[in-house]
Amino acid sequence: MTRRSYQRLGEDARRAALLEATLDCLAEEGMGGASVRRIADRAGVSAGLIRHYFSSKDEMVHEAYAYLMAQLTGAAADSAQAATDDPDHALAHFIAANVRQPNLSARKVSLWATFIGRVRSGARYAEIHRESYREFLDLLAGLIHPVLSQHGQPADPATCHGHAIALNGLIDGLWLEGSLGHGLYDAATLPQIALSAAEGILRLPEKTLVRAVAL
Amino acid sequence: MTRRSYQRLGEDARRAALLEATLDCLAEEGMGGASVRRIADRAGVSAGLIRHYFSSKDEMVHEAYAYLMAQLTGAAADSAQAATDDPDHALAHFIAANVRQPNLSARKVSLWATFIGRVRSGARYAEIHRESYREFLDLLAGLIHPVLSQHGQPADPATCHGHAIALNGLIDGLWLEGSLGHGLYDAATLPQIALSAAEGILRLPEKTLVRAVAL
DNA sequence: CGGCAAATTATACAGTTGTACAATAATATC
DNA sequence: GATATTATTGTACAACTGTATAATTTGCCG
Repeated sequence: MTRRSYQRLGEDARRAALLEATLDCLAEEGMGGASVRRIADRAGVSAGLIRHYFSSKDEMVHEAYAYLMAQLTGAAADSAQAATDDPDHALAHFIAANVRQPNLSARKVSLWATFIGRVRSGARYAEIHRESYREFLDLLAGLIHPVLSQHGQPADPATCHGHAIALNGLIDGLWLEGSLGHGLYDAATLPQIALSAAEGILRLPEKTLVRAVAL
Repeated sequence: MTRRSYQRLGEDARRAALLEATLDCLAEEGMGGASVRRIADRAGVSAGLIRHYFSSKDEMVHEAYAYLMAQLTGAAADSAQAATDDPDHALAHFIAANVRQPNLSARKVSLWATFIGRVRSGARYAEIHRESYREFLDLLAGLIHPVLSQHGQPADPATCHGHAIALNGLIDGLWLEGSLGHGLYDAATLPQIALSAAEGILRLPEKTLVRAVAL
């Protein structure tokens, strides 16, 4: 019997394709439905190949989690770094990027939630979560500090840390709401809501952050 | 061969026990590991019984989702209703209840996330989500309105709605952070962070909400 | 063009999955 | 205390699970 023809891919390309396929399946079918065979189908590849690139299905899913989180924080960090001229600009763009495309995405929030659901009892999931969370929080605190200083507010580490937690909470929550797309409000106003709320949390003068993002 | 002895339970009690067992398994093993047999084991019952109470495993899981969300919003609503004397008190207690035990719980946030991950592609999950979200938002907006009026702030429906979204985002995010227990800050300060941030979002005088919750 | 390393396929396997159904034990009713 | 009702058990089954491994095809180097 003859086998189906195939194309050899470089290791990096094939691994990335498998991770993408894993995320696709997880987003659509959840942990319960994302089997090796379905993932392989999605990647246009036979099921056996997975074990050639990953030592187990679990390992592949774990790597897909890290892969997703790197995408998410990376996109927001890039937005902030593109506006180094003014601390207000940088912080505002960072916040806005989290509640805008491409981060604002039903697919991404589904994936994120699916993984978060495993953090409590899956040690590897917990590690990945902890690291990506830490990175995000540090990034945020680093952006907050110069903003507070610039506006003559107390900017000691403890204050910055507390504000970072509050802002992170706000960002996560609004990102969730917007991504799930309840259709209860216009998605275009989400960055404004986020920035306005952030001004309140940080006790900044009205419109400080809202004005900082040119649309 | 002799069978193992058992005790008959009233329909309501057994259904509740099965739903609790379902949530237990989902919290520990996620959608991928919560099989009918494991759920039945957890409930101290044989696997076949499940189909006597639910037309399918999926239906049971869906009901478990609705069951969980009713618990969550119910607890917060009770806290608000216990303080009808003053609008500030009611709102503050509602907010605080969401970032305190029993709502602040690793188990509950794991379950919530696991379900949220299925909202996008599971129609029934989406329905349950939409309803519980709507209920929560309405509750929140109803609490915000008298607070704004009392402090002489604009309290038109659109403003209340926008603030409710922002507050809900803040609450969800902080609830998530606190429940996941990163250990990066003291859980006891979480209500203070939440209330302080809420004051900022609503532009209320400093300490208005913080003082409203007696500890 | 021939041969070689390895990327890829296909099959096999034991364990698990959700569901169906007949057998049985527990309770309520009389 | 006998009887009827039904909640509960145990088993059977086909489909699916992750993994192991042998068989093949591919692209590269000479």
